[in-house]
Amino acid sequence: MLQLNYIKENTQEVINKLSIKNFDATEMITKVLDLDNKRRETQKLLDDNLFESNNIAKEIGVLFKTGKQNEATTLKDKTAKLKILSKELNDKLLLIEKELNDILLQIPNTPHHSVPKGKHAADNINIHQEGDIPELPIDAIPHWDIASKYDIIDFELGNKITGAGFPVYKGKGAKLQRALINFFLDSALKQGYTEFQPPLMVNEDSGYGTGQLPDKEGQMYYVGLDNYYLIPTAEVPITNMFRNMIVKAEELPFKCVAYSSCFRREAGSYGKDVRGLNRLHQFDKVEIVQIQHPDKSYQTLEEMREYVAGLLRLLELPFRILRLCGGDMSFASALTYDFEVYSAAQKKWLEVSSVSNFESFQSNRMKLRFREKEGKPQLAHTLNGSALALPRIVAALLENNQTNEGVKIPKALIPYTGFDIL
RNA sequence: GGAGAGAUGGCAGAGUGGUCGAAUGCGGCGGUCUCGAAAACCGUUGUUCCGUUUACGGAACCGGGGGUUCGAAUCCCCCUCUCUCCGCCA
Repeated sequence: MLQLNYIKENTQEVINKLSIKNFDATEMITKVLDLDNKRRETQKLLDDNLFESNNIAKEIGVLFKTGKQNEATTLKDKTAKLKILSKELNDKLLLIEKELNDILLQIPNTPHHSVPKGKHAADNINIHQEGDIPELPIDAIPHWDIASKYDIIDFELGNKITGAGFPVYKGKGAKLQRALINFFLDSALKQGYTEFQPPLMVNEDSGYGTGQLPDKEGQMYYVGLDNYYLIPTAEVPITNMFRNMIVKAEELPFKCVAYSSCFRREAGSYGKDVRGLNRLHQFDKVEIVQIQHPDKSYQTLEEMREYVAGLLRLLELPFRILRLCGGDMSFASALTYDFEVYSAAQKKWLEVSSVSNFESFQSNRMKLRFREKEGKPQLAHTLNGSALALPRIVAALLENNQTNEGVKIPKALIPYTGFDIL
């Protein structure tokens, strides 16, 4: 969430910036400022009240020790009133703080100045494109047909044992998955990332920490019996490892990579968007996360972007990079690059990665701070990116590389698959 | 799942109703000594909020929440988590 002081000192700027995200914050921010005034007022009254009570309590202590019981009793009566007042003020303060916090949690992150205006995906700006769009023969088939032709992914079987959106990978299909995971992890390790295997379920605090809660509650699978959420991305457990920490400035950046399965309810999705591997309830992803100094986070974002581009080059997939417009950006992000690969049989661009800088939005929720040699702790910046999400990569590989002899595996992947065609 | 023990500052670890935000040790930072370093010695060392604003004053925080009391780290209740033993089990 946004820092209260930032909102106070840059009220109009915040409102203007949020309008880029098509979010009219005027009312909320007026309310925030009003509540903050009430909060400070109430806090002052309460503190003064407690000060008086504390002093009297100390006096009583002394009186008891010196045996002046009567005087002590007189003072006791005096505190009764103060006590009631303190209780009232405290209740009021808690109420104000809760209301204030509830509103702050609902205000999205302000976008970076380079974020273009726009309402939806069509308004995103294509800032880079590379790789040749494959010319497929007329009888080229989409990946779901390739999958059954070679018997490498079984959607029906997934329907049977779980439901739609839970495919079963078989034989070389399963091996290809494993190859991609290892390829992605090894590549990240070479770039200095540390590998983690996080839990696939997180508690409520973690959900709030990275901003999935309360904003996207309905998008996560919820395990009610234990009050856990299945992770929609490894970003959640990985970033939350740093929740409530004050680290040394010289320890930054933390570079983490994790492979995990991801679970998304995808409520509201339908039609051809969910065909085949295009949109699943469970999928695999390798995620990179960095915790960085505010002064360096945008440089880091560019590095992460270049890193992801490098992966796609090695996979020999045509891709483009989009600068997301305000309307298409996530709640928590300040700047996001989406990567899309071209899936030639569907003739569609498929999103395979999203690389974002959250600035201090997540760290403010998580109380993730760092300390310079001198001075107070300050909020760190958090960044993350998919590197990469598997299903759509698989879809594009299958479609783009289909030949009469089978599907060709890109060179970089062969050491991992152990076969060059499937 | 059953039984028991516990949760204190960066870490270790005291504290069982009254100047306790908290002894002590380690670590960290500053200094003395030294050509320099080590050792030794001295000092210092948490976070958040409020008010005045380099100074300073006040409040809160000893897993979380509630209660008792003039006063709670300390007593009571609830929750969460951790550990040990038994059971079950990849």
